[in-house]
Amino acid sequence: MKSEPSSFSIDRLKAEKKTPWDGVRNYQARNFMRNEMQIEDRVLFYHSNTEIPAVVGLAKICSEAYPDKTQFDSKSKYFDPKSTKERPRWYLVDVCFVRKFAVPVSLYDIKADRELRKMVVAQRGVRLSVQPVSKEHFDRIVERRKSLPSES
DNA sequence: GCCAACGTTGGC
DNA sequence: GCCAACGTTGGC
Repeated sequence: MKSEPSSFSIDRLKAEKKTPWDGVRNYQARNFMRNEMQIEDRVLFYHSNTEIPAVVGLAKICSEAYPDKTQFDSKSKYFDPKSTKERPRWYLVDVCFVRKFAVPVSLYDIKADRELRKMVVAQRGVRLSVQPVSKEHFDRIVERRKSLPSES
């Protein structure tokens, strides 16, 4: 799951422990949250649009999907006048903090790795803010951190 | 800050 | 339902 640190960082998730992943206004990303995600699913937390784009830590899904309430709030920048409470358009899940990496796995690192470069996040032109990650890729990201001395 | 590559919107 | 125009994302 991608987030710009200027709008919501891993440090804020660490402090708040849990957050509704609101503001997603892309149908594909919504569908992943609404249709695919389950409680306890693990999440790679990624900082985008920053000096060094990178996976900066781990999180997990800690709610079922439910309507994003910002879509009903006319004062919110995520307000969607076409959405109704009877038929909400946007759904989200709650995301809970697990841990922050001592050293992030940068997009540069990912692209330099023969396997990791196949990840959706490394594909050209992909802007999707919620993406599927295979177990192999997930584990490989986590493994990379253990191999670094700074983690210990 | 640039701009390519997207997704969305809305006129027709 | 097409598609041009527009807005956004996000790496660089």
